[in-house]
Amino acid sequence: MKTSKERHDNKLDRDEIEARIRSFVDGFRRVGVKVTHQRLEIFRELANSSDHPDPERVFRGVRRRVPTISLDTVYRTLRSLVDLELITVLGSHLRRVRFDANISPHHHFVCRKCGMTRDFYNERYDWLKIPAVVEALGTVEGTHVEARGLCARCVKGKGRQSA
Amino acid sequence: MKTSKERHDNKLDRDEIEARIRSFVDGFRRVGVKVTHQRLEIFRELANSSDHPDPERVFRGVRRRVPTISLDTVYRTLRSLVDLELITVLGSHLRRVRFDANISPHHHFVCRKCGMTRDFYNERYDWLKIPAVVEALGTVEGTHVEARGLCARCVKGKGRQSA
DNA sequence: ATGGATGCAAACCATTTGCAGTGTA
DNA sequence: TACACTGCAAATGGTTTGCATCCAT
Repeated sequence: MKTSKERHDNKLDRDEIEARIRSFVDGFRRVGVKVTHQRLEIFRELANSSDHPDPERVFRGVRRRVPTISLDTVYRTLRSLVDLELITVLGSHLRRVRFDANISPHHHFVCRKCGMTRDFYNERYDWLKIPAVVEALGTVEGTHVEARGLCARCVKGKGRQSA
Repeated sequence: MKTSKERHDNKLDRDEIEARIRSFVDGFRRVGVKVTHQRLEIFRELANSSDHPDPERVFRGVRRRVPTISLDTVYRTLRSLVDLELITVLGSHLRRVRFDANISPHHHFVCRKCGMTRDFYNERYDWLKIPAVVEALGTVEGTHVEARGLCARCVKGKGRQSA
């Protein structure tokens, strides 16, 4: 595992990627899921990318090496990988869009299971200090903290999907 | 404007809501958009809710007072409200799902225009202190910081939608 | 060999759009 | 009155699913 400093430049070295691929094979074997050529290449594609591709992009990338791959397999594999917690989904991507009429700066507690979202306030979190490297990427206009966890209902096992 | 402390309990008082409705009417009038009965009720429904409803829920709520309202009008109005920056969309809700093969705790810089997302690291942000009130809502498993702004391409006006 | 994985095509479902009628400014 | 807004219904587009075939174990 690398330290924060070493990872800063977003460059992924071969060792790191090979380690990820090993944990992928282990993870799949452990739950008795077959390690197919397609799945391996889909995961490799993702492990190699430091940006955050959507299924279509993963599909196009993998197709260069596995021309017969189908988009559905990409979708299915990505979903399995999320279920196995080998990758994550970017942002709180719930089924439907949800809106926030609260314009003043605030932060969110989000339940990772049902999506329940509640506001909280802490002015010190509205403008957190961001590493200098990020300033090369663009202009930061503010920061938002997301506290992730499980809501009381879901802790009790009563929560439904995407509430 | 209330202080953080006063807002903590998520209860919205009448004054706050009326202030929001005034800014809604002003905002619409300012850009020469008509203030219709439907639009006012849609905004009122949202301003009254401290959770974060999806279009369907807003629709069902408004329908109790405006039985002839259509779901499309709700969608259209919500979009106008976002464009006028009178409300916001919850989470980075992009067109397609996007994945992250990086399992180690990290944070994101997100361009609010094109959706470009890059990782950054700061171990102090992995477990930020969360107000005690939140602990009543559920179990916090960690924190994630999102630095929001404009990427270099979009600052130059070269960015496309949802890249 | 055999049951899960794949590829294809059709289904799904949240969201968007075209159009004719309606109401605000 | 004029033109934007609304409601309806049909289109869109990302994602999911049913099914016959294929391949990792």
